[in-house]
Amino acid sequence: MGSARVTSRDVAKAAGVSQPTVSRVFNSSTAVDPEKAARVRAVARELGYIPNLVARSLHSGNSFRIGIVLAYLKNGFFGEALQRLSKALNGQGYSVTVYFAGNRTEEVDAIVDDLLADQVDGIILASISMANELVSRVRKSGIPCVLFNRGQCDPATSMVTASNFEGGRRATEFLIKAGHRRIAHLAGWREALNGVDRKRGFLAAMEEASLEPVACTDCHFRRNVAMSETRLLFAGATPPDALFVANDHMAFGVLEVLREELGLRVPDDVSVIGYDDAPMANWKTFDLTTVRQPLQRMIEATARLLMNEIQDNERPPEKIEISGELIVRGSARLPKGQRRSAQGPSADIQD
Amino acid sequence: MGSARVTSRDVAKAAGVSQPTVSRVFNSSTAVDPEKAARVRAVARELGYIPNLVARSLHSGNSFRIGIVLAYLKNGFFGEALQRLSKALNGQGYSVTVYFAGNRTEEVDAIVDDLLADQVDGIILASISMANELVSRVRKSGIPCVLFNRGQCDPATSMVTASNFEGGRRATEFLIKAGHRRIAHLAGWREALNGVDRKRGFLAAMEEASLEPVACTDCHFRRNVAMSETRLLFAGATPPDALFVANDHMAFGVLEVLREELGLRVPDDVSVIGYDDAPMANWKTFDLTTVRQPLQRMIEATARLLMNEIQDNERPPEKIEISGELIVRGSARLPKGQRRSAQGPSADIQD
DNA sequence: CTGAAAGCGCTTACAG
DNA sequence: CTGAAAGCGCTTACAG
Repeated sequence: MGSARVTSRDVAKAAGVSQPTVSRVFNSSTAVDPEKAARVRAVARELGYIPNLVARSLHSGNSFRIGIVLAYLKNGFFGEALQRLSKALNGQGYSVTVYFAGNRTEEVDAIVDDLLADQVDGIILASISMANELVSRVRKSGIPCVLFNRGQCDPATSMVTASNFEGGRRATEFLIKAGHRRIAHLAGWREALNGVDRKRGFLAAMEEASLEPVACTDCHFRRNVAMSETRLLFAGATPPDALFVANDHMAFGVLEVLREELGLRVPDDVSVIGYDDAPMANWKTFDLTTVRQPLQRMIEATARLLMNEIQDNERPPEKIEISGELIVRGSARLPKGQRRSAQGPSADIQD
Repeated sequence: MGSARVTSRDVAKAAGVSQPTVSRVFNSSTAVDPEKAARVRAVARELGYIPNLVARSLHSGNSFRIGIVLAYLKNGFFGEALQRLSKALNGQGYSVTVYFAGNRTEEVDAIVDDLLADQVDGIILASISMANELVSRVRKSGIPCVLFNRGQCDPATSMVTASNFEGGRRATEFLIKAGHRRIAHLAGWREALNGVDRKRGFLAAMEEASLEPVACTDCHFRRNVAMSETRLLFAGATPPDALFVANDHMAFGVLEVLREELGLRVPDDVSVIGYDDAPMANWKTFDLTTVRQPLQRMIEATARLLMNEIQDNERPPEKIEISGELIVRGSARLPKGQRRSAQGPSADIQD
């Protein structure tokens, strides 16, 4: 119950050795007489001794804690990312503390203070709104940091993203090859490199094919905005016959408007392509053609980069782009000869 | 860059006071000469001093850290819960460390060790599979603990749940009042009190109305299982005309099978009611009648209970049930005279 | 109101 | 291989 935690001193006394010897047994820093070591371990187990990481931190200056800063977890993609990041980092001996950043300046300040006070050894910034200010404040702190799934112009910070430009281009080329000529893009947000790059890929593919976009509008990655925009597009004189949507979350809303409100058939009347391959994308209800974000590889790269920076604080920042395939499902018309991707669950994200 | 962190000693030197005085300024434990305090604050700001929480922890025995143990975050409900719990606890001066528990025994052991090593001041167990063993190990540790959204027979642990029995009963009564007689329940899991209580509510309502359930099968809260079960039910000789499904996540899959595979109309041919009021429940695509889990109130109760236990370790455990209303949408037939709930987003969970 | 002192539980040179 | 000693950065009685 409320009994005080067992310390290395307690174990030492019970095992008849000195306290530093107990410490050594749990550190493998220096060799310890095997027999004594065994005795210490036995006593420790019996007493329920677990080394106090707080004390260890104070001495070493390493807290073995990583801070992950998130904007929100409504989007299942980030939840899944958090879980996997957490597992990857736990595997390296780190625990993960979460911080939720709104987009107000005071909040950003408070979070940086918290990260510093908590003595985290490293920081992962995952898709936050006010990344720019937060990133620069974090950089000033000197704590190793990696941007996950969130580009940034600042060349002094490491980051891991999908190949958003390539993905945007490939999705658009697919629509063009299928014979679409009246293509619109419902884009992300000009402050988020993710969305910007997808849009650039879209525009590049259109230009190569000498096509003029029917529209190309920022929807802030918000479902409701994308839905309104869809209504507007189809109320106009020259509605599109294909939509490339900057993420799946918005694409689900777009499909809803097309089918339920406008009575259009997908893909007969309109083709739709999303981005992410979110868990729901392969639900029959949506059956969404989309560009997969290779989450697991992004996670691994992020953890690796961060560990590298923690080990060598002078390490130059690195940018890693991970390309993801186009997953062909039923929401977009197929180019001649093209077949749908192999069936099965969205392998990377869902089980 | 790699420069050592500023300590209270540095501030003391620069401000011409003793180190304990600096400490006092940041603790308000003892009064400090206002003029000196101001000088200390100024110097601290200038040097970028932030008190080292690790050192404070070591002394006080409080880490000001809460551990939240989760099973997975694919389900947006838990992501949202995590974010809100985190905010609530941050507001009380605690940071939140996350631990993901699989259901293997070694994992459970490892997590308890991590929680102890990290010196968390309190633990929230949120919907884990192996709750039983984890709970008992956590209890033995003596660290204050609250079960969130996860019942447990163990009467020695505090917990916060929705009124699952009431909710299950109310949903079922609604179906009966609408004239349904051939009602089936796709249940959760007999190891999870949440699901068990919803099922008990279902059975109670059926018995009161002297109705025999068409079926009442555990689906483990898994979408795929619920979908298979639905196919089986409707392949049988006497298919149901109404389904009460133990959570929304499964209900979405059930709707998909009914409409896309079986070509049935909802609610004309079959009524469906879910549980949770997940963010997607109010999407036109689903338009799901469901029992709302009052997330925000559950969060607040959880944080409050945990804070109470931390302040008074001898406090007897408390069980809090929070009732949630039935949100009437389009997926279930209406009883005569009944109207749909006011429109608008699922206010509690989504923005 | 304030400084010198002790201590939180570890780790790590330092002698032996 | 191992014990006595110092120290990580704080907080908190203890004198003054």
